[in-house]
Amino acid sequence: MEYMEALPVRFPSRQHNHSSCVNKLLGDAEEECRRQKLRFTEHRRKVLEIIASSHKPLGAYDILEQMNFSGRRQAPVVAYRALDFLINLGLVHRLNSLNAFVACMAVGEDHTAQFLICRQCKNVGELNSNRVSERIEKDAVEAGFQVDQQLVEIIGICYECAESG
Amino acid sequence: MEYMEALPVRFPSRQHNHSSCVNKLLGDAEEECRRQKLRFTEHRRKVLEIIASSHKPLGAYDILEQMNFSGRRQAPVVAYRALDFLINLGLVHRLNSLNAFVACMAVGEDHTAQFLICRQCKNVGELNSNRVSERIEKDAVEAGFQVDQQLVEIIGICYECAESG
DNA sequence: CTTTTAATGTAATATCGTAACAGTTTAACT
DNA sequence: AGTTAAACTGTTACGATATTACATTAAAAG
Repeated sequence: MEYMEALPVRFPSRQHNHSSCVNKLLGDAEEECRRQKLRFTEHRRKVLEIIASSHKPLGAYDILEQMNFSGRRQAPVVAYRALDFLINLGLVHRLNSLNAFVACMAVGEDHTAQFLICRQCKNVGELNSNRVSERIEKDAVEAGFQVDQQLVEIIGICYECAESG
Repeated sequence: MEYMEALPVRFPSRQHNHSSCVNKLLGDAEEECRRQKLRFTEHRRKVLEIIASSHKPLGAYDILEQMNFSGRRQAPVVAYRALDFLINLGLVHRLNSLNAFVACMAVGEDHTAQFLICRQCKNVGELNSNRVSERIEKDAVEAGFQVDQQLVEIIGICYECAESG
């Protein structure tokens, strides 16, 4: 029966339209901030916008470069502060193997983020398989380990890259 | 039937004797280098020795500090070169969430390393569950993704820390 | 014993991330 | 509204992690 569950996998296709995800994400962010009485400031909005506009992971300094509104060069800490905020809110994920950041593709879905990183096109998707996270949880517990956080990054080739050779 | 398989988990206990793992690992390294006609140089031996003497992850600069034989301060690249070599040989693993390195606890066992990282005592073990790696492989393939490499790091509390509060 | 391949030494620099603290804005409460 | 407390911002400096480039030396292969 296990195989009947559908996987919630999300991987951006090539002809994918970014502007809709950007808008969706900004809307989610606003709503979530209103709910939790947090402030969705200009920096935070800008950083989220930048990240959401790319399905390729961006480094903190890449983001920083795109924050030069008003010609002013921002200090690194500005980007990191906004990133921390967005990560805590679950709107942005950090890819540890790349020191880079991506927008969450499953906001509000209560998931353990599991990343599919295509080493050819560099796009990143989310697998988010409960079967995987439960298997990890069970086996860790069986080994006497109490799990607080799982970190799963899968490196390989995405469907579209495999197709086109 | 699935549950009949034993997990190959390895987590260092507190009264664990390091010197035996160091020796085992150095022996494995020598043998593997002989087999593959690779050179097990002084730097490489020293770095492996340093890493194997700790079950807590060490940063590259921690390792570097311990390489001051002959009072001479080594350049970072020296440590990184040795680490690359040892990682390729499968004797050392890199923990991406910590930017740190640990000795492999399952040399020669053909495993996908899955790490158990205790956030209290900072010790690191290997879960290395085939059930987990197969689950990841299957679900990724089902999602149209071809897996080259898996990266699994599990953060939590180890058995001994949970016992002692 | 020479060729060529691999490893080392050394310096410089790139990339990633944080600490500290003063100043300002916002929200909350008389 | 005016005051206070909390959160956010600006700015500087620095710490931590990692790589490039290139000249030199050592080892293995012929």
